[in-house]
Amino acid sequence: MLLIKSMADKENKLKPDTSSIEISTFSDQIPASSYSLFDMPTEKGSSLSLMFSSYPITTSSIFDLLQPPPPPPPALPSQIVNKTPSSEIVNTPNSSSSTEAAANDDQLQPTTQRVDDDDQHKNKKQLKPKKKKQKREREPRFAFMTKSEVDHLDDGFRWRKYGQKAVKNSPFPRSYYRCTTATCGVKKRVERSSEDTSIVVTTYEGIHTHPCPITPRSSIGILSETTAYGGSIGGGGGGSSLFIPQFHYQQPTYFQTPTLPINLISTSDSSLYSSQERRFSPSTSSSSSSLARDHGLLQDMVPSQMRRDPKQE
DNA sequence: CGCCTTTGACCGGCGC
DNA sequence: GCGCCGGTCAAAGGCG
Repeated sequence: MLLIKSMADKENKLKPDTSSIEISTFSDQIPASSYSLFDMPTEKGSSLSLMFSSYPITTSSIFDLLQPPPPPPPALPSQIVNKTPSSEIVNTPNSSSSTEAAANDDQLQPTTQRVDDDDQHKNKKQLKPKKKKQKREREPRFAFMTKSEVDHLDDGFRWRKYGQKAVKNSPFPRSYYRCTTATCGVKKRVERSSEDTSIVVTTYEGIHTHPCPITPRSSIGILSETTAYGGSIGGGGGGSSLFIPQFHYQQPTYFQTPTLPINLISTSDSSLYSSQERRFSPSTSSSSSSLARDHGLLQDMVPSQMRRDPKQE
């Protein structure tokens, strides 16, 4: 909270109007910026019908995506969302690159995927064998648009940067991070919106399979509250940052952090997307009411997710 | 010494 | 088939 606050202050300096951090979700690969959330062009030309609504994602939809890995505490990727007037939640189909959206039939199984990943890594170390023929499965992804001067938002997890690439159509590079926990294959990409430099787009891929590590580097204050599983989303990292969108943090009742406006974004495959689309209604979005609502939805979501068998669906 | 960042190279997917 | 682009690897170096 403290951190957040400081961030908000920064924001205020930059933009007097916005007193809060804005976070919105959308599918990765979308140039985070100011597109109308409803019809955002993708880099590939097709258009993503983004969902914009005051509600966060519905239970079934988002959690289905998120299927927590087997046993461990589901680090729900994001849960989140406290919405404020400025926040928005968007849901979009999976990114273009993964047309097949791997996920559908078998939703991304993080565990499996991680294994694959490991194999790949091992192989690569040895000979750099080619990747598997089959397309790599994509883990569920969640993107957040956060208004912040800080690129890396500390979300309590430890991340190691493994790459940085210049992004087409953007003067800002995209950074790639991987959760440092051995068994956790969660990755995240962080990039700054070219259209609105105050916006940082953080895309999480995968679900943490471990509790949120409380490390010295991570922002302390917050962590204490967040505890258990990390809702991985949030940003930040690299270890150096300071702010924490706490949204994620898990707390038993997922949303105890009412202060931040957050938006949850989830990328999903088209099928899921469509279902979500039906459920959301773009119009209603009022901060307080929506907030309350969010809580309700989220709460509902949680249990649902926990109980749900990932594959059912 | 361990962990992290930086950075150039490599690889695969995709569009033309 | 070719080139572009996104994503990842891994060596090298920095820092506490």
